[in-house]
Amino acid sequence: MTTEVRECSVARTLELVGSKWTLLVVRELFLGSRRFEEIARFTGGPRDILTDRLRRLEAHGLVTRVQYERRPPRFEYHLTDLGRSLAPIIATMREFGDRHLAGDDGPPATFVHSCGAEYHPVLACRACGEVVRRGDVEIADAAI
Amino acid sequence: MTTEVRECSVARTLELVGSKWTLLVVRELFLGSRRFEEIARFTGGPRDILTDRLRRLEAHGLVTRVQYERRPPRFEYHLTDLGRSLAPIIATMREFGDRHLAGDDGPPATFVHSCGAEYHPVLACRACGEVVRRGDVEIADAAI
DNA sequence: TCGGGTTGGTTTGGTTTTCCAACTCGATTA
DNA sequence: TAATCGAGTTGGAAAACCAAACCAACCCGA
Repeated sequence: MTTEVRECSVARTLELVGSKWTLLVVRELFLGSRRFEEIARFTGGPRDILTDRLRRLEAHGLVTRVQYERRPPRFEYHLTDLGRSLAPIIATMREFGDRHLAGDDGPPATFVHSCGAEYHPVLACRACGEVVRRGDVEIADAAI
Repeated sequence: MTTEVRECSVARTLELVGSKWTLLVVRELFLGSRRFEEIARFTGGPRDILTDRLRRLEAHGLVTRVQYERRPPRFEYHLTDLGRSLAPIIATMREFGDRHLAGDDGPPATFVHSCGAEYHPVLACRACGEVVRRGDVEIADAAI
C-alpha cells in the first residue's frame, strides 16, 4: 500500500499561504498597509510571526521589501504582481465571510464594481465568460 | 492607543477554514471522498488532526457525518450546502496553484466547463456579469 | 544634553498545536 | 483462530505560536 497523497495545486497553494496570519498579511497589503507597524496593528498578529510570514512571502516572490529611508533603515512591504494574483483567493474568502459569517451589523466593508453596483464576486469561465453554476464543471482528468 | 484589529470577513473565514489540513479535507470531499480512510490516504494528514478538523467542520455546519452502517458503526462525511459554498475558495486556490506553482508535468488535473472549454475560473461581478480586471473594484467603505 | 518617542524588528520563555507511530475496538472474512 | 478493516485514540516529541521585553538607530523638544 503506497502513500497515495494527492499532489494537487490546492495543496501547493496552501503550502505557500496556508499557515496562520499569512493571508491576513496579504489582505493588509491589499488594503494599502505598507509598514510593519500597520501590519502588526491591523492584523493583531504576533510580531515575530509577522516577520516570519513577510520573509517567507518575500522568499517566494509574493512581496518585496523596499527601503524607503536609510539612516535609520526603514522598509515598506509591497505586493508583487505574483502577490496581487492572490486577489481572487482573498475576494472569495471575503465573499464567503460576508455571506455566511457576518457580524450583527452586516459585512464590515463594501466594494463597488465599475458598473456601479455593489461588488460581489462570482466565478466565471475564462473561455466563454459565463457565470458558473453548480454542475457546470466536471473533472476531466483525475488526480486533482 | 486601542487595538485596531480589523474584524473582517477574511479573518472570520480564516478562523473557520484557515488551519492546516482543513481545506485539504474539504478538497477531498469535493473530489468525492466520503470515508475517513480515503480522506486520510489522499490528504496524507495525521489521523488525529483530520478527526479534529472533521468535527470542527461538522460543528460549524459545513460537513455532516452520516452513519452508513451500524454493527460496526461506520460513517461517511458529506459537504452540506454551506460546505459546498466553499467551492469558489478551493477553485481560486487551485487556479493559483496551477498557474504559478505547477510541477514539472503541468497541472495535475483539469476540469471542463459545460461550454466545452477547459475550465479556468475568473472572477466576475454578480450584478453585471462582467469579468473583473484589476482596477475595476474600489473600496466603498473602509474597515474591511 | 537628557529623556522620550518612533520604527522595525529580535529575543526570551513558555503555551499550544501538530505530528507520528502504535494501539484499540467491534465486527467480518479466510 | 487469525488476519483484516474502518474509524478512530493515545502518548510523547517536535514545531508553531504567543506576549512581553528588549534593542538599535535615529529624531525631537526642553
